Formats: sequence, C-alpha cells, structure tokens
Amino acid sequence: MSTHRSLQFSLDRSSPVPLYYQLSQQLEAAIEQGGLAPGSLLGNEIDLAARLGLSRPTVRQAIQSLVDKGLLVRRRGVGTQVLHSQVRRPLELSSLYDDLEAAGQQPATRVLLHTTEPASARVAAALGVPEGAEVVLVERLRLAHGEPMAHLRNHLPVGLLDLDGDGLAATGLYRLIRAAGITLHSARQTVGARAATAAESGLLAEPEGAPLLTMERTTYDDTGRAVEFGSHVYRASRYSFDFQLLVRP
Amino acid sequence: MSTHRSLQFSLDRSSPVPLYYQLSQQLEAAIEQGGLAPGSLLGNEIDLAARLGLSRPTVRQAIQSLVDKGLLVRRRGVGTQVLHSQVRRPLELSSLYDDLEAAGQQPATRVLLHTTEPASARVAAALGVPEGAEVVLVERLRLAHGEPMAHLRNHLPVGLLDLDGDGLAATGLYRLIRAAGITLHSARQTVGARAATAAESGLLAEPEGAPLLTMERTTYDDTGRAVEFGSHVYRASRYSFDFQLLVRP
DNA sequence: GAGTGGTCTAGACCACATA
DNA sequence: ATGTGGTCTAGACCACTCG
Repeated sequence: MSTHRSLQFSLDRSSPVPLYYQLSQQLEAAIEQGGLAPGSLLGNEIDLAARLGLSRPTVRQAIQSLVDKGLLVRRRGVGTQVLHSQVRRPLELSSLYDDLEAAGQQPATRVLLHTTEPASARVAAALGVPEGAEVVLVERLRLAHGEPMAHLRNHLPVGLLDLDGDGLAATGLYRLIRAAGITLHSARQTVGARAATAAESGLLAEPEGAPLLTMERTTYDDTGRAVEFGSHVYRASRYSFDFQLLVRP
Repeated sequence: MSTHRSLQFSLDRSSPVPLYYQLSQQLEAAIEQGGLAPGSLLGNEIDLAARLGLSRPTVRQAIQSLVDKGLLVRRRGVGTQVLHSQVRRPLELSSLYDDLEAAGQQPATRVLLHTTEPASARVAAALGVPEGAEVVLVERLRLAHGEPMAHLRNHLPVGLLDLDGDGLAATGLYRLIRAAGITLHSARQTVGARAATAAESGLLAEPEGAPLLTMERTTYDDTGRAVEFGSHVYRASRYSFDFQLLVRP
C-alpha cells in the first residue's frame, strides 16, 4: 500500500535541469510545506517511477539526494519515510558576513590591515608554502548593528587573487575567493576558547580576561591547494557556532 | 590516455559485500597508501569498468562514495582526480570518550548524578516532551590521564534505555545508546564560551572566571525522535573542537 | 574532434522486514 | 508470502573541456 498518490509533480524533459533534480526539489518543497507529513511513507520507488514516467534509478537518485540531506530515511523492507522535522541547518562553509546578513544583523567590516609579510612557521605549514615566503595578511574587525563581533585575521598565498579594500569592506572573504573563480572544497577547523588580551579587549569592547571564542581554519580548493588560513576571535557574549550534523551511515 | 592501468583490484562476487563497496574500499586504501598519487587521474570510468568486469554504474557508485568523502574530485571533460591529501578527519557524531580513547588519553568517567527530574522548559523543548514531565538526568565528570576535562550534563526521555552506573563509568553515552538498538541520525549543536562559575572552577580545577568551552547538543534517532540533550562544559585550556567539513557541491 | 563525466533507460535478482 | 529497498547490468545520448 503506497501513500500520497495524490501528490503532483511536474517534470519538464526539455529543461536542462536534470530530471532527478527537478524531482528532488519538488519532493523537498512538499516536505518543507507539509504536503508530505513527517513520519509518512513516500510510496515505493517502482510505483513512483511508473507514475512519473521515469526509470527507477532516476527516482532513486532523487530520493538519495534527500536522504543525504537528512530529510528522508530509507529502510529495506519497510519503505522511505519522511523524517520528523528538526531545524534544518546543515553545517556549511559559510562566511560570518553571510551568516550575519542572513540573520538581519547588518554586518559591516573595518579593514584594519592589508599587507604582505613573511610567513611564520605556523602559517607556512597551513598554507603549504616555505617558511618566510611572502604571504598576504588581512586583518578585519567585523561589526553587527555597529557593535564589534569578531576580529578576523587571514593569511593567503600571494597571487591567488587580487583583494581590494573596497571588496573586503563590502562583503565576506569567501565571496571574493569564489568570485575569483576558485572552487572551495573543504576546510579544517579548530574551535576553542581563551581569555581576551588587553589589545583584544579594546578592539572588541570586552573586559580584559573575558572569554572569547576562537576559530582557526584552513580552507582548500578542489585541487587540494590551501587557499586561506584564518585565525579568528569572537566575542563569546555575542556569538556562538550553531550547526547540524548527520551521522555517516 | 588513462593512468594507473597497473593497479590491482580483487573483487569477490560471491561475497555479500557489494561490489561497489569492495571497489571503493580498495580505491581508498590505494589513495591512503600512496598507490594513487595526489593529483593523478584515475582513468576513465568506462575503461575501468571494462577492466574490472563491472558495469559503469557500479564503478560510478564506488567513485561517487569517495567523492562524497572528499577524496576524489570529478570534472566533466577532464577526469577523476585524487585530491591532494589533507588530514582526513570528517566531522562525526562521536563521543568525547571515544575521541579521548582514540588519542590515547586514558579517559575515565565519574558519575556525579543519575536520577530523574521534571523537565525544565528548555529541556522539554529540546526533547519534545511536556514541560514538567519526568526525564532522566545524568551528570558526569570526564577525566583524561586522571585530570578533569569536562563536565557533562545529559537529559534523556525516560524509558528510552536502561542506563546503569557501571556502563556510564566504563564507556561513553553514545555507545550505550547505540547498544540499546537506537540508530542515531543527526544532531543540532551550539558551541560557545563563557567564564567558569565558582562551582565549575572547583569541579574542573580551573580558576574562577577562566574561559570554558560550552556545547549544547540535541541528538535525534532515525525516526526524528530526540534521544538526548546535552549541556557540556570543557576546559578551554585542555580541549578544543577539531573537525573537517566539505563544501556541498 | 576526441575524450571525459552527467544523465537516463528498462529491465533483473537479492536481502530484509513484516504480517 | 508479500512488499520494500539494495544492488547490478548493458547499453544510450548529452554536455563539457581541451588540444
């Protein structure tokens, strides 16, 4: 017995958008908007394929992408079930700027420093360049609603992209990197905490010794080349990291 | 022109292990052990399939699983390339206990509290139970090399599993949950920082006001049911979160 | 133009869960 | 016993990259 025979999907075979993607988008929309109730079964793949005039592998590909997103669960012998919804915020490699903007926090950036310097041992190791080689250094203060939120310190290999001060002030670093045609692939992150130094307390308007959240991140492009190494400090009173993660099956 | 014609793979069709999985495991091993050099091309899928006596979809499935793991990159018109390796530590829903054990840190647990109490508004919201309903509360102190590392406070729905004190002292909570036949699916996490309270400073052997890392986590099983809500505090001087994340393509 | 991955088809048989 | 997803095949055509 299958469910949801009544759901309508419209597939456009003349569209350049793949059929499995059209279907997964419409399934996702149906889940988000409640057309497919949490806990309900999706109906078996063979019927669904027949009803849509698609082959089973194509339907499976659509379903699989939603399983990977954590929206559906498949059980052999049982069926495909809509997961009882939780907040869906996958862990993404987003920039603080975009996060703040999406939250309506009116982000702004003050560029404190934009120069080159010889790579320290740690920066050199992260970026995969020789120690002492010239690397770009950018230091920024990130504000939200005019209040300081974080102190951002980034090192980049020289020649990777042309950073201009206006771009840095107007948007996030990741957007500039992507705009330069670089495909980001992965990042290594370390999140910790420590007490604010005197200098940081002045920059971030926190008392000296106040707890700060720290993040170090090395970002790689799809050739495995290190693109950026960041050492960031956030006001713990104003910011926390918030994300969802899925268990690898 | 394809590369790596010489690589040997042995597939066992009589094994219950799927062929695509046998292949992906052997490919991964070849990558890890350097048999497939970073940056090198894998050779096209059709030849590989023919050479192995498999169909192309099966070979694609094997390759895709490694792309999802971040080990390979596919480019249309170019080929499949081994990524220049970085540390491979995907973000997993692992327990602190397992992490410490894997790092050779000799973890230990002191169970401070194991009882039930009425759910506060926040706990009730996280677990999806009515406010004031009885929930299990477990408080533990986690040690490494005999030194306190973290204070762990977990709430669970009653009746979900039978926690016994011995199990809690001997291993991590997640292992007990999985051992009870529960399939973990996802978690929502918030990581922040704050200053140690007087009580925490005593428990964790940190000065009062010292920076602490905090994590709140709600874990869900594969039916979408909340299984556990944790409020944990880590000594920032001793611990940081460390993970890798992949960009969603 | 040649070579690559991306998509799609129409079947088949198997393993597992449930009644 | 039935129904489900899991795996696998042997093709096909298309879109993209690069020389």
